[in-house]
Amino acid sequence: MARTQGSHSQITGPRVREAALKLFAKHGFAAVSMRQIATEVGVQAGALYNYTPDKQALLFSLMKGHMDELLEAWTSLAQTGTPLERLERFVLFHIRFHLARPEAVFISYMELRNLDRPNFEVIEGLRRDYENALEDILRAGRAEGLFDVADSKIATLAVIAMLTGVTTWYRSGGRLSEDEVARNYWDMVRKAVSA
Amino acid sequence: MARTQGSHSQITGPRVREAALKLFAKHGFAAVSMRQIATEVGVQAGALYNYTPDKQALLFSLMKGHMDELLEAWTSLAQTGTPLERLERFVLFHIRFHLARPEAVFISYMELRNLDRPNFEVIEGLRRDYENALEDILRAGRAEGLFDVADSKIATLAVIAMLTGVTTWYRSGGRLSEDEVARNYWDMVRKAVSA
DNA sequence: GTCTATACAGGGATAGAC
DNA sequence: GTCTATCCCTGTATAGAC
Repeated sequence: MARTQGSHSQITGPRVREAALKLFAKHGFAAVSMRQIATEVGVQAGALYNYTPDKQALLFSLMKGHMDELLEAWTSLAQTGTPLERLERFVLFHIRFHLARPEAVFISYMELRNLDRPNFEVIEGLRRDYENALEDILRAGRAEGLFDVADSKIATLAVIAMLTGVTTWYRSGGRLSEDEVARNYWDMVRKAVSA
Repeated sequence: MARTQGSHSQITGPRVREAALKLFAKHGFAAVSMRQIATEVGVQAGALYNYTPDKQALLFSLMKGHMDELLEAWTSLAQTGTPLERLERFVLFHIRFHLARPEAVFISYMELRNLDRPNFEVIEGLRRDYENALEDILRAGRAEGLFDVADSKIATLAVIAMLTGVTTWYRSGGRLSEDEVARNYWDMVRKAVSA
């Protein structure tokens, strides 16, 4: 039997997610209509519902995918070495990972309030898992006398906020390369937590 | 002549702004309707247009008011002392000011993309003015050999991102007082930029 | 799997009575 | 200054033809 005419599920599905990612990042979840997403994909609005039960699920799927990818990328890295080495690895990883997908990062930080309660709690849990990865490093370094942080939880949040901020201004092709920027941040983080 | 019945412009005007501030911060500009704002104030939707030409102007007014207040509060502080003293003053000021008005802060960082072009440029200009205040301090300290920052612009953005992040997690009545938190951040900033 | 058509709710904003 | 009523548009989501 010939394929049904106009059947593109393997292509259209990912394209719906890409279009939603792009538009949500640019205009915000609440400001983007299903019609806009459909136009971007090149289908009619009704067709989107073959790929997502509703708009909320589409947002959640994007955020969940991003957090899963983040955690998996981090845990796949070797966790060996001194706390200082592990911290350096974290800083460079965080900047590289986040600069590589600015749209997903933006959505994951900005659209939390548009998740319904159960979805929010899932994402919050994953975010906390990631924060704990950094806090473990800081605590280990403090236990060894390498680091001097008055409060490891605050230091964790401060470092992550500082590093994530890079996504709001960095543009490739600018004054500094990604590596130079990452080195620069690493200098500041290292000094901030060192004994 | 008796006053027109139901005339409350001096009261309702501020209440419209307060309601909008609260609702925009909680749900996001795009997700909040004029009807919701009206309900919060206790008037009908049409009555709001006595106080703002449209929804966009209401958002801009809130953000502009916040940025003006921020810059005025900072410039009204004495700018004397060594760069180290001035930096400490900036850090403590920034945290105190931002923790005192979490809703305005949230809106001013999250709703930039919902400003139309001319309004966006005004707010961006004010934001840059504020960043420049910090960068001037860092440059002065570097010139005197007090600070060791590889790039004063990056250090500026890193410090502001780190400090502003406090508004995403701090809740009064928590484990640490506002002053303890501010001292904690100041320790990290001082070490991060010191020679 | 995608289309057209449409249901139904809610959006911003305005007009005119009071 | 606020109200009611309303215009007109756009939103999400679904139904049924192809």
